[in-house]
Amino acid sequence: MAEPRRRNRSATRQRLLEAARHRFAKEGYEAASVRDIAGDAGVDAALVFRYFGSKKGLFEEAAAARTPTTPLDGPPEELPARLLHSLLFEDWSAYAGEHPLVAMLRSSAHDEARDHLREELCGTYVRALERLSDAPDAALRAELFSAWMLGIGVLRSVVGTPAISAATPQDLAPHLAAVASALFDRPVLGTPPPPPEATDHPGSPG
Amino acid sequence: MAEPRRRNRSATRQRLLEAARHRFAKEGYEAASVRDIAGDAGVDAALVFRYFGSKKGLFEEAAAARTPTTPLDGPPEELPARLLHSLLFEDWSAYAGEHPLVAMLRSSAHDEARDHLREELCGTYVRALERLSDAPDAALRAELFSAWMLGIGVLRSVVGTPAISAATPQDLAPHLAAVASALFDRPVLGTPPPPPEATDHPGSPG
DNA sequence: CCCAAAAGTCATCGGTCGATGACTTTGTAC
DNA sequence: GTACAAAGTCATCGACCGATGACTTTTGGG
Repeated sequence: MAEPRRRNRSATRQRLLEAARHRFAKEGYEAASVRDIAGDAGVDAALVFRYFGSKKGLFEEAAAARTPTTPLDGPPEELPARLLHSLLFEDWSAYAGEHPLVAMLRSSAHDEARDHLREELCGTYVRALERLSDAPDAALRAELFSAWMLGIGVLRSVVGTPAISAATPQDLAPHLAAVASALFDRPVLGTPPPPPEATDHPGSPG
Repeated sequence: MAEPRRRNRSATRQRLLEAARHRFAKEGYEAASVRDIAGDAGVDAALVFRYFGSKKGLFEEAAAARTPTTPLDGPPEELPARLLHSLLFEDWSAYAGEHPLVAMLRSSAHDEARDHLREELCGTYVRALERLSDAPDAALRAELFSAWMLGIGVLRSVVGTPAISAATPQDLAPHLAAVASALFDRPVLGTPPPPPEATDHPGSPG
């Protein structure tokens, strides 16, 4: 009933946004052309301007798609492990294989991208992490840990340094615990959380 | 004798390289145009192709200019502080105000830039840092610390998060010592080294 | 069936890009 | 002082960019 429609405004919009996320993440804002993005989506480039007004508008809407913030929930002593695990080992194939924050660095000459990066980092990561410390410089500690996570993501998926690229969650866990405990001056777990992949039959009414 | 020459090939080459470092650092490889770079250097854009063959050749030669590696020398327990201090508080005005490694992330969609980043990070930073640990995963520890430094640089000069942007060397010192000591499993100093800015009249040898 | 609106395409504009080669200016050796 | 080579400029090319508006195709209601 709803399937024989081949012309579908919202579906085409979504395909354009998806293609834009890929291209912007892989090539950066300047190098990604509207024609290429529209080609990936299988439509004409003129539709980009009809739907998003300009290339900039397309970028903003593509970047505005929030990254899931589920790793924020859970016990505080697991939060650093949760965040790092999400950044490194979640499936970010929709963003050319990199976490959006890492991919966005390629467009960091673009003001919109910088603002988006800062808002996402400060509003989400730092805000959650700074609760781990009671020290007066809790915000600095939270930013320092965010910097570490972002740096690990960069070295892993952008620069491709050998040890971090090959590291498994188990390899990182002890160092994560040590660094986070030192930075927040309290015990922090390093084991990555496996909550989404629950067992098939928990046996209880969850 | 050698000064009344106003047309000077090597001097013009250097001016072009300097302008290129600025533009590539600030705008990224794609967004920086040969015409703008040549304009900054005060010459015609055609000289870029005469001297460097192509825009890519200009980028490679501009990026190949080594960043000074003096912070590598000194006692090992000071090495992390030395590196971080150099990355954050040295005068990088020749690279648009950012450490070359941080600025190069803007061009990270370019293969040459990625290779250069990896070589510089692994060949210089990781190689020096991994001597701080005797553990079998010393390389991973060194990469993790390099990731932290790079991330701090990114948050400070690219993203501009408030706490790290406002932090002084003294603010960072205790956290640097804590994190480095935890990561390398040995005491590491957090105080930044002030060797280059010696007092005006030391008055005593050594 | 017909038609209007929506969805998508096409041709094209002005501008800029990297790159090339002919041309002009400058310094210098004879 | 003149000729020659180096240093630098200028005009221009083809390609691609973002963007626009007229055009064509599809969809769905009467």
